Amino acid sequence: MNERYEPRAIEPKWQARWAAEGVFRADGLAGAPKKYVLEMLPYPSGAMHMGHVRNYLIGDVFARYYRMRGFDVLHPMGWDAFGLPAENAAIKEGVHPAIRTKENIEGFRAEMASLGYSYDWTREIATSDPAYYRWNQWFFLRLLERKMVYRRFSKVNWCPSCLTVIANEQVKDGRCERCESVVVEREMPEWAFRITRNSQDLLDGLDRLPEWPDRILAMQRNWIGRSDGTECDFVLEDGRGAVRVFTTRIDTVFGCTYLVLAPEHPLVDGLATGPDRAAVRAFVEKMANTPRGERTAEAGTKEGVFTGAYARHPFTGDAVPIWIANFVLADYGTGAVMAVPGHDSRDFAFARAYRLPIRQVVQPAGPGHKPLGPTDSWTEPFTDDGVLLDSGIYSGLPSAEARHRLTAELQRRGLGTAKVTYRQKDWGFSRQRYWGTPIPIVYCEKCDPERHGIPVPDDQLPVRLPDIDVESVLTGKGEPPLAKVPSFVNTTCPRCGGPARREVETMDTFVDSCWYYARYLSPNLDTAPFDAALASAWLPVDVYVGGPEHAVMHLLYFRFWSRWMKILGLSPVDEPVTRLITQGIVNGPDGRKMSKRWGNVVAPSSIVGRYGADTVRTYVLFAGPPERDFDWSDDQVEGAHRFLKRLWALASTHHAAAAAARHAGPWEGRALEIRRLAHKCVRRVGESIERLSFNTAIAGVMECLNGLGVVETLGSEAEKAAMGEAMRLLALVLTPFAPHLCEEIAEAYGATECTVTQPWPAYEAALVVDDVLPYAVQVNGKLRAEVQLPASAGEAEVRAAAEAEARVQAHLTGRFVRKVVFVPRRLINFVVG
RNA sequence: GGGCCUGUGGUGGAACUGGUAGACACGUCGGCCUUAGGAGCCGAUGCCCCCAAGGCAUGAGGGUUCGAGUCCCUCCGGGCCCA
Repeated sequence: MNERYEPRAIEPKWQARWAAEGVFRADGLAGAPKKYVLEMLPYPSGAMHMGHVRNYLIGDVFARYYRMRGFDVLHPMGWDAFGLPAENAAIKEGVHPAIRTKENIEGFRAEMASLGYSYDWTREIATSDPAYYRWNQWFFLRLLERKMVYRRFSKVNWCPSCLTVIANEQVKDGRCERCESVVVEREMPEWAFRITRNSQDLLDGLDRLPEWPDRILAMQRNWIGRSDGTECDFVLEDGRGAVRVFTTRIDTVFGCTYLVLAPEHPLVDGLATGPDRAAVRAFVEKMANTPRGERTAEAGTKEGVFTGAYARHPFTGDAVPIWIANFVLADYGTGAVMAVPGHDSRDFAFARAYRLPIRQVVQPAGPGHKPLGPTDSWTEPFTDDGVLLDSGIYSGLPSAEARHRLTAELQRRGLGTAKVTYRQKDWGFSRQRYWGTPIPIVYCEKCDPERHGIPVPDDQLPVRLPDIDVESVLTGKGEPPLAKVPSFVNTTCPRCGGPARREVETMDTFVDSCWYYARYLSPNLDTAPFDAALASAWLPVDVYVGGPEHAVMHLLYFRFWSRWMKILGLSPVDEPVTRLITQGIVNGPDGRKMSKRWGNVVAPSSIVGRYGADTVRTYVLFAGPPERDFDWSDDQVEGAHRFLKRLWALASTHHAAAAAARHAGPWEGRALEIRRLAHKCVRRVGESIERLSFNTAIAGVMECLNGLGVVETLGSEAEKAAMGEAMRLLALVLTPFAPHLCEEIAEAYGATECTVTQPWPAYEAALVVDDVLPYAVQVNGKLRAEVQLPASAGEAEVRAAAEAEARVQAHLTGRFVRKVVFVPRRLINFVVG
């Protein structure tokens, strides 16, 4: 064995051998239980960053560990290859997105290989491949048939200079990221998935995901935003209809002193017929040009105008003035609210600003609450539940009961009903972009004069992206790029065969990532998106690793999609992932987010080049628990490298003596100690990996190494054999973390098979239990001494030994022992008076 | 404002179900080896105290307990999400 540890020599060697032997291929173990280990597929940009490295390492440790544990492991990788960055680069540099994407994928794949990830590359997919996106189109058509897709008008960010729709992410401080003009909202037609039809189901499903992080579950709950309330009609004074409001606080209805409609509410125009009409119109106009975020900000000013119209209060019969205001949104609830300034903070602020009356109809419940005094003196509303007052026959009822009774009464009179609403909106997924999946729809003047869109028949899929002249099509201005490609746009109608035009919008890339995990099961299948029989065998994904930034977009969309895959008979599961792990961020050494701007980016390739992949792997996993952020530290990288060098040095020092040594026992003295160290380490590493504590797993190996390092020369055959066994065990248990080094050591110590295909070692139970333990001796809970005693020692024995300690006696003499607490194997505590 | 998470040495972090706080690593200091060393090895390292004895220590304060980093209450700071 070489004296020097040379990662540059050994790492490529093993990477080549793994590839040649196909050791990471799934389906290799007949009859073995399965584990599907998956990491979120990357968007392939110019180079990998440390966040990627960490993400894939977490998955890789599981994949390698479970493989050794005897599972048939599926651990695939692919490319989220469509998307804006490639298209933006094309606009800027004139390189076709397909070319740039291909280059980037090759770069990524090479970097991944250099890190020694255990992927089954025979299943690699790229979402920009027509053989893949064809099935996006297929899913689209299936959902369209089931009325889960529709066309709607919706507000989008419009850049008046670039003449295009831009994504939320491209709006910086209300301005276009590219040209800095002020972005406006514009009504545009778009395609949307009716995901809200599954809102309740998506919410209920969260209860069946015990192995997801609580904060992700909470974020999804918030995002879906179920609220239980009441819809209630306020009949217009002129008798021409009613304003329907949604409220979760119908118990405060007697405190309603005005109504507020969203400026976009359809009734607005008909209501404002009087002298206020001009003011109302001006206000509506102004709001149309104000971004939504600005309008709803809690701290923002509440603005509104009176429409001049009134409605009848459903319980008191009073005339209630109808206002419109910025803080009410058309697409939430009914787009109208009953304002109760005494018990809602926005209504309170608005009432104060416009001198509208404030009425108290709920008082704090329970003893110890004083009356709140006249509302004129209030500085804030009372928004908690309480007991009703000044509410007719409902006075004196607690809020919760009043809500039931009031809702029932409304229902009886045909003026309202209990209603559940969700904050979640339908998912608008069409994009005015080139580099995405074409939406398989054509428009025919003859068959479809209303432009609903005619679906492209399945046998004409995929609708391929056309080849384009990059400079003339990807200008970043004007109509969607595909509209500028006549050969694409002009087609024939699938119904009448006459001339027709194709839909020129493409799909959001979140569609691609909704089902990719199932495509890995049968990546080349051309008769279905994936093989349903394989889905039954492999789904759900057992471990899914990715960033928490996807908590509500991707992770909600793909849960939606998996439900429909089940309905379509493709998959047996409605929840796609059993255990979700969200990894923390790798910050720069300065504690700031790694970014070119701060000049603190640490490139994985540079660290691999200097120290080797095993050092990067060991450091990144040792730096802290997977879920936590950490700051990059060059010193700690050195430390990880030193550890591997020391392990190498130990293996190399004893190689000649220990590699081939054999001994049948008995084991005693130093040989026994060596075996104890190694077997304890095996147990500790396994247990640590199971509970996602990779840093302590590595610490366990370090500790073992420190213990073994004390041994300089091996005397007896037993010692030699024990050391040989120890090296073989360490090489196995460290394999998930530093696989190349471990392969090399294992080979030098006689392994003919790769460590990854060897079974995880079992430890000998007798070697991991200590027969002598340190017992803590406390007096009144304070540590006073420590005694070494047999593990089996009883209270009397421990007590006798403890009392014999001088330091203990000093605290016991002259005092009365009131009680003795004895914890077997741990401590004894004298409670003295 | 509501929800969730979080606060441990000079630093990253250990402490799984309440039971010897600070594993492991970095850094620092001292030593050895070296022509040299930013290599390697050995030792020390929470704070107060000359040492020991002792005392104090897990953001602050209180509580439960023989015993609290861990459980409960109040407060303060940091993060994320929702308003």
